[in-house]
Amino acid sequence: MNLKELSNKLNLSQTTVSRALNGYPEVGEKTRARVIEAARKYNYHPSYSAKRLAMGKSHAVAHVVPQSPQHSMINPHFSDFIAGAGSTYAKFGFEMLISVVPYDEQEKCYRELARSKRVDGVIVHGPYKEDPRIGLLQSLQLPFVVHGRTEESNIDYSWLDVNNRSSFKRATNFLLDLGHERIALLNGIEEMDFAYRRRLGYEAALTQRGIEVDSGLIFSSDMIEPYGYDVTKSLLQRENAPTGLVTSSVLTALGVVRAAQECGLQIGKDLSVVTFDDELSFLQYPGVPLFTSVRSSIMNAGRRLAEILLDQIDNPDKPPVQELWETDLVVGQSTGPRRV
Amino acid sequence: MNLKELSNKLNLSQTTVSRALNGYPEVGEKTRARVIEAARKYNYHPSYSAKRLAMGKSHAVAHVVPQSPQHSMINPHFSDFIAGAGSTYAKFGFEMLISVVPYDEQEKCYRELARSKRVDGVIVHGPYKEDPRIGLLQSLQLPFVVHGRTEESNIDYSWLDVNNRSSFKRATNFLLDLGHERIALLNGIEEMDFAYRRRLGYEAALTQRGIEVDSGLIFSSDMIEPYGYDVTKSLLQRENAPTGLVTSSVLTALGVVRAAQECGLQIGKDLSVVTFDDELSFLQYPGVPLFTSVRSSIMNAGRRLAEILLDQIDNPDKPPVQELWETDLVVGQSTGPRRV
DNA sequence: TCCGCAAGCCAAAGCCCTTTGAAAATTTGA
DNA sequence: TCAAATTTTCAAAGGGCTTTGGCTTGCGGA
Repeated sequence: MNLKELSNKLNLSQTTVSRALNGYPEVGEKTRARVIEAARKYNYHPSYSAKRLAMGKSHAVAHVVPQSPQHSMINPHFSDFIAGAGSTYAKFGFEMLISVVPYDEQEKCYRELARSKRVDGVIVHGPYKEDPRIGLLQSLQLPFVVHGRTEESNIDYSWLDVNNRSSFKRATNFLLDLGHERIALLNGIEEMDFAYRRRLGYEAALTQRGIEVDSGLIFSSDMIEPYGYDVTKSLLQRENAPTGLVTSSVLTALGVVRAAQECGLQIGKDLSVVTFDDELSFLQYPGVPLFTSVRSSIMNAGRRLAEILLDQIDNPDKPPVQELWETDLVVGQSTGPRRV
Repeated sequence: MNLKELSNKLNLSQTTVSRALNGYPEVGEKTRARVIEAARKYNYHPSYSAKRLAMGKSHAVAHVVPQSPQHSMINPHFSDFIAGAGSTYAKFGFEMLISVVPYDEQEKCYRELARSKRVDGVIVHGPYKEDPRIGLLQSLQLPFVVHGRTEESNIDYSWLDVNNRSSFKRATNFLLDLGHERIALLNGIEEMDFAYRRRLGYEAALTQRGIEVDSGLIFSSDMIEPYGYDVTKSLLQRENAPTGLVTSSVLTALGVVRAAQECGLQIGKDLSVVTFDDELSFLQYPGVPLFTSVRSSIMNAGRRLAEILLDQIDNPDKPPVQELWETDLVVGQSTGPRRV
C-alpha cells in the first residue's frame, strides 16, 4: 500500500493525504481523521527511501568509530554509551549508523557522510585536546555534538562532558583526607582531553596540600583490567609503595583489586582505591558498592547527547548546547584511613 | 553534481552514464573510461537515497537489540561482536543499523524493518532454545543469519555457533583430569540456547565419570563480574565447597577470582577455574593468560556472520550456511591439581 | 446580491537514480 | 555490397514521497 493507492481509496489527492498524515494545518479535521483511520486500516506506512529522497533528510545519525589494532574504541564504555543514544534514536524514529573505520580514514568517512547526506548528524567520540574533527565537521556543515570536549572548549560547538577535573580533584582529596599521601593515578590515554583534565584535577589536589607531584606515580593507558593489574603489581613491589590509587575506570580498578589481593593486601584497609565509575550497566549490582567512586552514567550521557543532536538537527539555528555534568561521590568499601 | 548534469557535460544519456559507472557490459570501453574520468573530475557520487528508492535495496543491515532493565544485551560481548561485524560492513560499503528496542517490541521492529525495506537483512542475537524470531523472519522474507542457533538447528536457516557443548565438556574434563570432583557451573541464562548446550556439555563430562550432577552447583545469570563474585562467595562458605569452577565468561571469572582472593584462597592452587573466553578485545594482553579457558573470538564471529549475511543478500537462492566453530583450550594460571 | 478571504483540496513538478524497450551506429558474413 | 547480427546509445517510465502554486468551496461583510 503506497500513498497513491491510499489516496485513491479515499478519493483524495496524494497531497491531502500526505499532509493529513504529517499534521499540516491546511487539511480539515474530519478529513484528517478519515485519512488516519484509513492509514491504520490498510496498514499504510510511508516508504523511508522515498521520504528521504523527497526531503533530502536521512533521519539517521552516525557514530564514526576509529579502530586500530592498538586501541579499541569499541569497549564496554562505548557500548553503554551506544545503548543510551540508541534509546533516544528509537524514541524519535531515527536510525543509528555505526561506521567502524581505520584511524586514518576518519576524515574520508566524515566527508563521505556529509556529501552523501546519508546522515543528518554525527556524534564525535573521544576528543583529543585538540581535535581536527571539530573543524572538519564545521566546514562540512554537518551537524554534530561531541562527547567530551577539546581543550579550547570555548569554540562554538555543542558538547556534553563530565567535570573530569573537579571529579578527580575530589577523588584525590578524598584519599588525602583519609591520610594518604602517596597516591597513584591510573589514567586513561593522556592525549585524550578527558584524561588530560583528570590529571589536572589530581595534580591540583596534591599541590593544594603541598604534596609534590611524583610523575613516577602517574600512568596512562587504555582503561582495561590488565592495565590495573600490571601497574598495581609493579607499584606494590616498590620500596615506597603508594597507599592510595585513583583510577579512571572500574575495569582498571578491578585489576587493581586482583593484584592487591594477590599480594595479600586488603582493599580498603591496606590499599585504598577511588575510581571513576561510568556506571557500566553490566557491572551494576545492589548493595554497598565495592568501589568508592566519583560517578556519572555514561548511558545517560549517550541518551542526552543524542537528544541534543536531534534538537540541533531540527533547529540548525539554535545556539550550541554545552553541558558540564558534575559527578556524585559514592563511598564504597575500597577506601579507608591510611595505616600507620 | 547529479547524474543529469554529468550526462549533459558528457553529451550522453543518463542511461549510459549510469551503466558505465555501474560496470554494465552494454557500454563501449572508451565511453566508459571517459565517463569514469569525468565522474572523478567532477567528484560525482550517486545519491544513496535515490539509488535506494530506485533499486529497492538499502545496502544496510540491522541488529535488533532487545533492551530491558533486567538484562542488558548491550554488553562487552555484544560490542566486540559489533566491532567485528562492523569491519565487514565497512569493507563492503554496507551500513550497520542498531535498533535498541524494548523486549516486547521486537516483533514490531522486525516487521517494520521488513516492510519499510530499510535494511536488506538482519543478524539475530542470542537465540533461545526455541526462538520465535526465526519463524517470523522467514515469513517476512527478510534475509537473516543467527549468531548461535536454536535447539532444532536442523531447520533451514543460516547460523554460526561455537560448539558450546563440546567446549564445556572439555573444560569440565580438564578439571576432572586434575582430580577435581566437585565442580560448579556458572552458566549464562539457561533460557538461551548457548547456555543450555553448555550445561549439557558440563553434565555429560560429569556423568561419563560417574559423578552425579548436583544441581546445587549450577547457577544461571547474566555473565557479569558481580555474579561470579556473589556465587563464589556463597559457595566458599559451604561445608563441602567445590574445588573447581567452570564459568561462561571471563567477566564472571574475574568475579570468581576476586571472591576467592578475598577468602584467602589462591586461584590455581586452592581453587581452579576454567572459563569460556570470547577473547574480548579489551581484556587481551600478552603473556601467560590468567585463565585456563576454552576460547573463540566473538569478534571473528561477528566478522564472519556479517560476511555470511551479505552473501545471503546477494545470492538469495544459495542454501543456508551453518558453521560450527570448535574452540581452543588454552592453559593458564587458574587451574591446578586438586589439593588433598 | 456580490465581493473578498479563508479554508480545504488538488495537479503536477521535483528529488535522483535504475531499467526497459527501442533506435541508431557499427561490425560481420556471404 | 547489402542484409543480418551486434554493439552502443537513448528516451521514457518507473520508484514513492513532499511541496509549490493554484484552484474550488463556503461564509461573513458591505
